[in-house]
Amino acid sequence: MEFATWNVNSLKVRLPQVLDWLQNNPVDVLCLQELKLDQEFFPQQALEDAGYHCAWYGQKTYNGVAILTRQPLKPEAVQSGIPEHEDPQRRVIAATVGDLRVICAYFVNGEALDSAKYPYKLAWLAALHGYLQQQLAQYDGRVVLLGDFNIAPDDLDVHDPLAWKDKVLCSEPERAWFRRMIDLGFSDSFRLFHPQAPEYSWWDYRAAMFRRNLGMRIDHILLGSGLLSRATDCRIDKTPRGWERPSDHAPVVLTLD
DNA sequence: ATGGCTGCTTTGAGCAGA
Repeated sequence: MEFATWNVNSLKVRLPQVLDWLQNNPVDVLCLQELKLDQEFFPQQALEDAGYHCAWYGQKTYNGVAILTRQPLKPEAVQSGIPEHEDPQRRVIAATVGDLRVICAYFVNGEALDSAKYPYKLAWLAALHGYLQQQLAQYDGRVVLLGDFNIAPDDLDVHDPLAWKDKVLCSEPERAWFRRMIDLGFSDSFRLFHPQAPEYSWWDYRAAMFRRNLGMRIDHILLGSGLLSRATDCRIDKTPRGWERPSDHAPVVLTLD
């Protein structure tokens, strides 16, 4: 069974690429972030026709997340947003797929440590942490958290750790929240299979950063302890980042037995 | 190099991303 996450930076623009990628990578579950479209404009028919059932939580202009499941799998018991956490920004959707719980999240960017968006990010991380704790208990550790975390957990995940030291995405409080998620029993899937690989999942559009492979690993798949023994592979697919008019993020793919 | 691109927005300069 394969699970993937991909920040598409506008599903309207990237729909042809998503369909193309799914043709060659018929994963069982695909989590999308930054749909940038209102709930009513989600391209449900095109994705159904491509063989996927969908649950989505859309928003005009910014944010928006979706869970796609390969038919006949269906997203069930869908929860949009973090329960009891009021937030005008639509960043989280969760669904039960088979016997496991899938949580798709577009983490807050935060902009900079002195921005008002940074404390919002830390408060959001605290709320998500509480939700994860509850979901792990409810689903007996059979939880997968996939998404754009906007956190580079380690200097190994950053092309220029000195330049990024104590900057947003790399700051100690953000990394501490990532560790607290790991402390709940989650594993960083990519690092299970590539403990030392300096690979990235995002490259700035500017200054030919992708061509020079100057990026960061900020898109992750965290595997609940109840699923750890089933994991067999995790990889970052750089291919779509090299296409015409790409998203600035690459898909990350996890394989479970 | 505090910009560089890209997508979006009551269309066009400004915001946001990371």
